[in-house]
Amino acid sequence: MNPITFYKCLADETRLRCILLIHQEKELCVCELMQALNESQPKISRHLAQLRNCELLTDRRQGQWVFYSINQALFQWIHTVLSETLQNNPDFLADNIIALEEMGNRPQRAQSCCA
Amino acid sequence: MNPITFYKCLADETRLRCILLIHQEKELCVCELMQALNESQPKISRHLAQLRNCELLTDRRQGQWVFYSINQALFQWIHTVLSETLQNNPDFLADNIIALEEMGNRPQRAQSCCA
DNA sequence: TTAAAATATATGAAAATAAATATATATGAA
DNA sequence: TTCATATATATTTATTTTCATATATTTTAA
Repeated sequence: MNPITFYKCLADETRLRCILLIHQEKELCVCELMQALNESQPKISRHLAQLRNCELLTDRRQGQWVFYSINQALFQWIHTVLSETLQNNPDFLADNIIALEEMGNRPQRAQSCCA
Repeated sequence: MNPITFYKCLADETRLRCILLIHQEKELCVCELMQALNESQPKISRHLAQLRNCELLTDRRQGQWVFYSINQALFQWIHTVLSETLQNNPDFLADNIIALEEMGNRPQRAQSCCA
């Protein structure tokens, strides 16, 4: 991924929060991100679609849910930048993580082997 | 600097090239950036003003020239991200560096002590 | 010396372009 | 049918660019 595309992905509050939350949590579905960010379904979904189109995120469907994660095929420096950002801005996601943890009925992850 | 402000700074081609060139060259003036990027004076100047307002760059005037450099007071992770980006995208600035090196009459830097 | 010209940079304001959002609706799985 | 997610389209909002002009410094020459 070229650096401009990458930084455009990070340059929006909704997207940056989604990306960093997913990076930290490994995998989140749309409804979890809606709850964590307190944003509408189409808004979250649109931004995720954009990140999927750029190949920053990959998705997998499990039943009714679609789980998003960071594309592991990306160059290492991309992961480094995300980790640096997360580690050095511990407050940035604080409220989102609280909201996520307060969420009831979070979908169960199944292993790919038994989905 | 908060991460959204930072990534908005990087999310434009003109700005990203300026920032990474300055990071690599330590200090560049407006006319050098115009030459390296082959862009108009107001365009370069406007983007630099924006980066100065965000405190990503600092400037010093030396005679008729204004030299820009990365604000050394920024958190370390910001510098890390810039270095990672530069090191892992060696082609990105290639043409800009050629254009810069082809530039005649580059302004002489004076030390602060003898300016 | 000072006044005009030249050079480098900055900025106001309009125009052009791009991006984000909201509403309604569609799809797909349980 | 219901729940989760996606998307089309219209609208709003934000960003970028351009042109003209302003400012600051240096140089030239009267």
